[in-house]
Amino acid sequence: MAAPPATVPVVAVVGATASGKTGLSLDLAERLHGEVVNTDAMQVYRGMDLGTAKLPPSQRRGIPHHLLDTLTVREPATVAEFQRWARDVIERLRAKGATPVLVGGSALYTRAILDRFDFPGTDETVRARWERELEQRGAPALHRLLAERDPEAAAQILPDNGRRIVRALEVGELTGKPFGATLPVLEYADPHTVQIGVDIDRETLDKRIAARVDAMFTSGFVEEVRHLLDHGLAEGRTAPRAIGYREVVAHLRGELTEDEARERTAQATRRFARRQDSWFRKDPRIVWIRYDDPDLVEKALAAVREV
RNA sequence: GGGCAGGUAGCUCAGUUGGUACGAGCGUCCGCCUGAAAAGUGGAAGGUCGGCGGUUCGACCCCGCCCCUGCCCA
Repeated sequence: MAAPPATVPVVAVVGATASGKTGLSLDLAERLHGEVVNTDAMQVYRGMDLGTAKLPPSQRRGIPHHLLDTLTVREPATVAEFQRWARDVIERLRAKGATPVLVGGSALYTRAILDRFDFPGTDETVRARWERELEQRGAPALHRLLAERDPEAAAQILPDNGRRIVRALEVGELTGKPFGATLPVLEYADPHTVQIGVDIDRETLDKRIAARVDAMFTSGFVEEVRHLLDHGLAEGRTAPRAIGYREVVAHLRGELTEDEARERTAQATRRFARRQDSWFRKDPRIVWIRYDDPDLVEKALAAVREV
């Protein structure tokens, strides 16, 4: 009988954008004989490099990186699909004895991969119909309808949140069951899982974000966006919503100056970082280590050994 | 030196014939979140209304002086 796959842990590095996750993930992968698995919702897009702070191949220290550049900007990204890809990669890596080191700031993606987390399915036609309804009747009207069909979901979802209302109605129609509209409990799909959180104070983080955004713009970010527009960025559903990209697209359309685009990008990134932080802080399983802790890597390795 | 405009929430600005600031957007803070999640969404905190003095029962709103900012004239 083969050794149980549980002997190879699943390691995830989480935290706010620009906190230093990437560096830690490389160190951990090296020390654990592992490979990196991206869990960032936007780094899956081919060509979205500077704006997503994607690590260039030359800086990957020869460590294989998975789930980068899997989609073109025209294609929609979805959590459920990503969950399948990631779990598949993780399984393959563990089967060959390599430690999967997940890195990324997309909290929902990370949870969908690590936790017991099932998605009830989707249907393009049904979804499109509800989205039309939303547009024509408005969110509060649909919320009243949801209240009749699925009172529990309606109680969880605020009347102005059209997106969630549509999804709840879609799921109800598809499954005939209540949607619930609450997140599953925090429970790892595999107990040999550890999450390392890179802890950083807001003031420092904001400075790093400003520096990163400035660097993005001086190294050709606007050109990257211009090029992606030629490849259908504007027609995509998810890619054009990425922070930075939407601002630069507005700039290229003449709606913003480049300075405004840069300032708004930094602003949106800060806000995003705050949202990430509130997601991750709620997960008591995460082992937090200061970004500037001289023993960051050793402490992270110690946490890995404990699982 | 003179004239004009303006100084109201962290920022940009509304607003009241004198009666407790109705503020708004953005930001900040806190929260929600199951197939768009770098998305979507709710709430809260924040103001000696430039300073001093005067008029008035009562001034952020009227009067005087002063300070600051911008523009114009000299």
